[in-house]
Order: sequence, then structure tokens, then C-alpha cells
Amino acid sequence: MTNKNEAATDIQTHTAGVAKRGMSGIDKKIYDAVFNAVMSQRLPPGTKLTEAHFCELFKVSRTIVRKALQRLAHAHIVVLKPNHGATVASPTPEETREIFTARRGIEAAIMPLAIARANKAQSARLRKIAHDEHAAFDGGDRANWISLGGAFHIALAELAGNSVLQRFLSELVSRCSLIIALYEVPGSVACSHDEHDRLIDAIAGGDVVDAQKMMEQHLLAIEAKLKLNDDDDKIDLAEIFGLS
Amino acid sequence: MTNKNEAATDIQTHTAGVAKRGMSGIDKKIYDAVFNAVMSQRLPPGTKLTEAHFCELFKVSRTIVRKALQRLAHAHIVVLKPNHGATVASPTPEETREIFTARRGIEAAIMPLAIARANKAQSARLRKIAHDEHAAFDGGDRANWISLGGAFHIALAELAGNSVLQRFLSELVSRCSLIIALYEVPGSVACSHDEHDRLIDAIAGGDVVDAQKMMEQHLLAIEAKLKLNDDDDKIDLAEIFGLS
DNA sequence: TTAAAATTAATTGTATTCAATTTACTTGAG
DNA sequence: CTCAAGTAAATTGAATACAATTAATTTTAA
Repeated sequence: MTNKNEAATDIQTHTAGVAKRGMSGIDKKIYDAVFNAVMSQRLPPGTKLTEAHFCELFKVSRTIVRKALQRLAHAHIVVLKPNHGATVASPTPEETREIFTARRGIEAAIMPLAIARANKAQSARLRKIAHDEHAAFDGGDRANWISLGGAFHIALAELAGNSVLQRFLSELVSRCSLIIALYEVPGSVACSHDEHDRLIDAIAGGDVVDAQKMMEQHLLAIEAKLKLNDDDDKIDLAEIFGLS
Repeated sequence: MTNKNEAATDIQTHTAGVAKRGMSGIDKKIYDAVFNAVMSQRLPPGTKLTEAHFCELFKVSRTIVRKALQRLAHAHIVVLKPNHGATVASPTPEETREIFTARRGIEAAIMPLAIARANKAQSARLRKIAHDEHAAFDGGDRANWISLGGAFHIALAELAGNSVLQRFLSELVSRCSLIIALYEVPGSVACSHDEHDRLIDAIAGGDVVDAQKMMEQHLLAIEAKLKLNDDDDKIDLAEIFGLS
């Protein structure tokens, strides 16, 4: 594979490692397979995930599959409805707003910790991710570009050195991938690398309040680019009858 | 025994049939039983939780018990080690510091949301909890007092109206109960209701920055009262030989 | 007596089985 | 043709059975 893909795989593996512990091999593979497929938007929100299907794919019993699905449900990547099995989560507009609000709070909390531990090596690592983002965007590799956009924020959380906040943000970033898959309007840009570059500068500069404000604006900008229809059915009906 | 168990089974089945939300009834009972026991400090950190034991207690198969234990592990209330089963979590000093740092961040993020939605009814609810805390403390009911101390912060998160932040804080509050069980020095006071009262005033006052600062000081004060020995064994040895 | 080795018991990991529920399909009446 | 009822297939829920691993006990040798 190409450079971009290797980088993305690394990021995903590391993210998965943070998200779960005590997984014994095979179920971790299933977890990662679903996780990566959702993050790269090969598995669209709402997709039904049948247990027997995974049993055949990975040659294991339903016991293992169910364990992996439960973990994915915990991470809010899939939804588990009693007697109806697992489906890829599709966050509502209201959930989306809650997720973004929470994310602004978490990233604000991360910022002073990251700044306190920032050094040249760490800044270089962030810049490399931003650079890869740039390359993915120019190369038209949308899946990898979205993945790297999240990886930047995850790397920032790692820099902060707080595993709890890191895990919280990991959940929110992965859920944001689902949100983008659902609500992003095709033409818009979800996470401009310019803003990431400016964030790195602010972090290196050491001004906590300034960096926090910049991060908040950055996240608000991403959210603003989504097309959140509170009243889906109404609009759907209008479009169905060609009256819009 | 048969009569009682049949009746219990009936009730559980019926409950599951009526309330299909979330867990299917019986495993939630197990979850709650462990959760409450840990929160009221009847189950000390490090306690081994054997699957077969719960099977007998609740008359269910290991399938259900394992599901409940996995959920508890997700909430970081128990730790699941491969081939060694479940034990009540015992956070290390380092984990404790991370948890408190994260909690300060989450509660700071909650504060502006809570203030924006605060009204007289909500303030009254908070004051009632603070009042119950006071009563529990005066009555010497330590378990209830600790529980209510957490409930105050949970109520604040509910007031904020963000389910994501609420869930994050719930995890941190429950883990803090474990921490207090492990590290609190017997004489000290974990969470004075005076500070809670002052927090309610600050929230009602509407000054976000002021309330945030007060909350931060409040949480720092709780943490400061813990006895976090980074080098447990060294001190233990000194105490064992009466050389301290 | 102690310590290592071997054996037995206890506990967890996984697969399989059966039951309950839902979904898809067929059939038949209006 | 539509729609309802009924039946069959598919899917999930839960319990049991078996395998693998770990802990405890006994045995044996130095």
C-alpha cells in the first residue's frame, strides 16, 4: 500500500489500543475490522451487523462475535437493540450537538496539559500528521483524510499525557467520523489543515487561553459545516413530492 | 427455595418483557448489586469476583454474569484480567491523579451549560441533595454521605443537559468512590457540604468563571485530602518494622 | 523439614445447543 | 389487487458442555 495508508493503519491501531484492554486476539480483530471499516466509511451508518456473518468471516463462534459487538456498542460505534442485533450507529442531530459540545470541553481541558508537555519532537509529530493530511486531501483520498484529521486531535490528547481524557476524546473523534459520514455536505471541508497548522503554532507558542480559543473556533467551524436537519421527515416528504 | 425462585424468575422475565430498554433486567441487577456494594464500600478494592459465585447468588448462567462483569469493567469499576477473572478495581496513585485532572476538566465544561439552564427548581434540587448530605454526615452514615457527595456532582451534570458529559462524569465519580475507599485518611472530610452550598450560590449567581474556579478549588481540596503514596512498599516496610 | 514435581481441583475461555423472538414469505379471503 | 393471517426461515437470547488455563494440594526426593 501507499504511504498514506500505512500511516492511517498505524493511527487506527493505536486508537484501538487505547479504546480497549483485555481483548484476547480474535475478538480484537473483529473489533478493529468494524472500527476501521466505519472510520473509513465503508460501513455506512445504519448497516445491520449480523452475528452469523462475522462467525463465517472470522471462523469463530457467536460468543466471540457478541463480545466484540458489545465493546463496539460501548464505544457507541454500533447500537445494540434487544432482539434486533447490532447496527452501525447513526447519531441524531441532537446527539451530534451534544457530542460536539462535549468535545469542545474535552479538548479545552487537554490543551493546557498538552502545552505543558509540548517540545520540539512532539510538535514535529503533530506537523507530520498535518502534512499527511495535506497529502491525503490533495490526493483525493477522502477516507484517509478524515482519518488523519481525527488522528491529529488524538495525537494532541496523547501529548497531554492523560489516559482518561485520551479515551474520552477517542470516543468522540470516532463518533464524529460517523457524524461526518451522515451529515457532511459533499462539497465542504471538514477539518482544514490550515487550522491544524495554526493550532500547532499556538501550542508551541505556549499561550493556553489563545490555543483554547483557537481550538474552540476550529471545532465550531467543523460543526457549522454539517447539514443537521432537525426535522428529517418533513424535508424528506417535501423532496419526495418534488415540492422543495 | 423453589417457590421463591420461580416467583423471582417470573418477575424478572416480566420486567424484561415490559422494559426492553438497555440491559435485559437480570444482568442489570447484578451490575447494580456490584456497583452499589462498591460505592458503599462493602466490596473493597482488590476483591476477587468469581463468576460461579454470582451464578449461585442470582440463579443465572455464566453468560449473564459475564455480560454484567464486562459492563463493570467498561465502567472501570472492576478489572478483567485474561484467565484471572474479575477483581474490584484499585486505582493507582498515578491513575488517581489522571482521574482527578480529567474530572476537573469535565466539571469545568459542565459549568457553563449548567448555569445556562439553572432555575429555581433546579437550584432547589441541588440544595436538597446538599441538605441530605449534611444529614448523612451528622448522622454518621458515611456510606450514604459519600454517595450523596457524588450525587451532587451528578445532579449538576444532569442539569447541564449533555448526556455525553454526564456519562463521562458518572464514570469519574464512581471511580472516585473507589479512590476514597483506598486512599482517604480516616479523619479527613472528603467533600464538605459547605463548598457545595457555595457552589450552588455561585451557579445561581450566574458567573461562569467564578463558579468554575470554585469548582476547581473544591476538587483540588478533595484530592489534597487523599494520602497518595507513590512508593507504597517502601512506606509499608518502614511501618511494618516500626521504624517510621 | 524443605522444596520441587506431580496431581487434582477450581476457574475461566470458547463452542455448541436449545429456546424465544423477529423477519420474510406464502397463502387465502375480501 | 390488496391486505390480513398464518407459516417458515432467520436471527438473537440464554444455558449447557467441553477445553484450556490457573490455583491448590499432595507426593516425593534431597
